[in-house]
Amino acid sequence: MKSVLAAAPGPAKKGSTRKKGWALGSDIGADLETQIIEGRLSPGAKLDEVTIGNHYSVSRTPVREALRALAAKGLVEFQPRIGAIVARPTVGEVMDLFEVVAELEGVAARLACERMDEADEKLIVETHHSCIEAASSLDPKKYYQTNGQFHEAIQKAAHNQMLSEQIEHLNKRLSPYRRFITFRPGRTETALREHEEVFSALLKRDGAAASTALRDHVRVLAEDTLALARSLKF
Amino acid sequence: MKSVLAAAPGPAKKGSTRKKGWALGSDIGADLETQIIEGRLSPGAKLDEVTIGNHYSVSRTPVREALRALAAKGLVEFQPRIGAIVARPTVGEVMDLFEVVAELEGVAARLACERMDEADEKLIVETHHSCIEAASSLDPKKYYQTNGQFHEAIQKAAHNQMLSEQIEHLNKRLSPYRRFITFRPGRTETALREHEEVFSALLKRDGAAASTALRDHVRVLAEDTLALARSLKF
DNA sequence: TGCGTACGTCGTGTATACACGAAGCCTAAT
DNA sequence: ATTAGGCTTCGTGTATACACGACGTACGCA
Repeated sequence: MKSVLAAAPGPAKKGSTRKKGWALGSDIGADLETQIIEGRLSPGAKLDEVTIGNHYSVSRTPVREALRALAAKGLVEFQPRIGAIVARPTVGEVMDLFEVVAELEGVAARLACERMDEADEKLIVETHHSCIEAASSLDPKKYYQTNGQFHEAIQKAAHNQMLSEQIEHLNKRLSPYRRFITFRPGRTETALREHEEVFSALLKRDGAAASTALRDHVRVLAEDTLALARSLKF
Repeated sequence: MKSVLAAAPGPAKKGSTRKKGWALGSDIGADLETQIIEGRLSPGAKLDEVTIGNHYSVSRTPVREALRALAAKGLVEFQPRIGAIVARPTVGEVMDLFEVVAELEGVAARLACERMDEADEKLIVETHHSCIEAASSLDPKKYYQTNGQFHEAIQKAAHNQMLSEQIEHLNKRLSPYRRFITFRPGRTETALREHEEVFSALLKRDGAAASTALRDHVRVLAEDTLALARSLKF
């Protein structure tokens, strides 16, 4: 009955081939998030609701909800009367974020020493070796990825889901800046030495040493990244 | 001209006394957040969009956006075909969250030892004394509040805005469970002794001791809270 | 009387319509 | 020619309308 009276400007018709259509907002949010993380949307980039909606063949509503969710996560900022832009934290905020990540990764290393089982250790060993391989391949992109797997393996070994989520979340906010470092020559060798230190401490179950080593490893990364970003942009 | 042609089912008319109406979603989100934190909305409580909209004399749209934002923050969960409910993490998740908070507060204590200036130290001393006073007043509510101020003072002294935000955010997610502990008799005395330990380590600028003491303080709180919650609900 | 099916109601997901502020541009006046 | 003022256009914030799945209830049939 209801669906027959037509005449009214019925929605969900020009959308052409809509199939499931039940979590559009989430999908769009995830895709936008990926684009921000991968650097295709730079900090400060304007996120026009209509443009994005057209791109996904969706109306503004789900786009707005996706943007709100990203804003709550800190990846997007809303400026009154302007709209949404990709979050552009200050240098100080980026430094603070890096520091928190470094501390959290240090915590993960310490907890991993206490809690990791054989499977965790196996994964850590494997990813560490993958890092060495990737470093020798001289493919920055590959090393960037493998490096992430090593860090993830440690977080997994800490057996604290919330800790992993927090680290992942903060890393997402930092990824636009972190990517700079991929291009820094000589960085890989230093990183690998630091990895080695973390690695041996983990195998020895020396929580304090592993924590300090991993924390400092991330700190160094942060300093290099910020120095590089400064030299490029200011 | 435009505003005169009426006839069309113009919006913003039945809303009666709307004045500014430009950030409704944020306001609603903040208010809902407060209600969740203060325990007026318990975990699992259903958040009906229309009901909430009526309560604030607003349509569903800003309510939806507010709920999406809260969901991204982890305070609200969306269940397909059911709608939004106040987040109800598992016991394991709550334990993990507590652990992360404990670690972060420990980090804050260590950083505070390195970075606090006179004003920070003054605030720490003042809030510590307020805690002692509040404890002797035997007013749990008052102690709960003063205790929070002491912890905040330490975070402030760490001079890392992002660290403070993370701790605050996680504490919001934990607040429904944290409130249990207010009613536990004898808890205050123990907490005060632990505070004393943190306090003296801070004054001595002993980062390691302050970090451990504060971390363990939060850990004990977590254990007590979980034990109490379990005894009440299971 | 018990069970199955169908219909009605409810609530969310999405689309569209309108209001309101802001910025840019054009015109006119000094 | 330059500047000031108004108008047009653009884009966001909010409200409303429609679509669609789920749950509950009632009626009919065995």
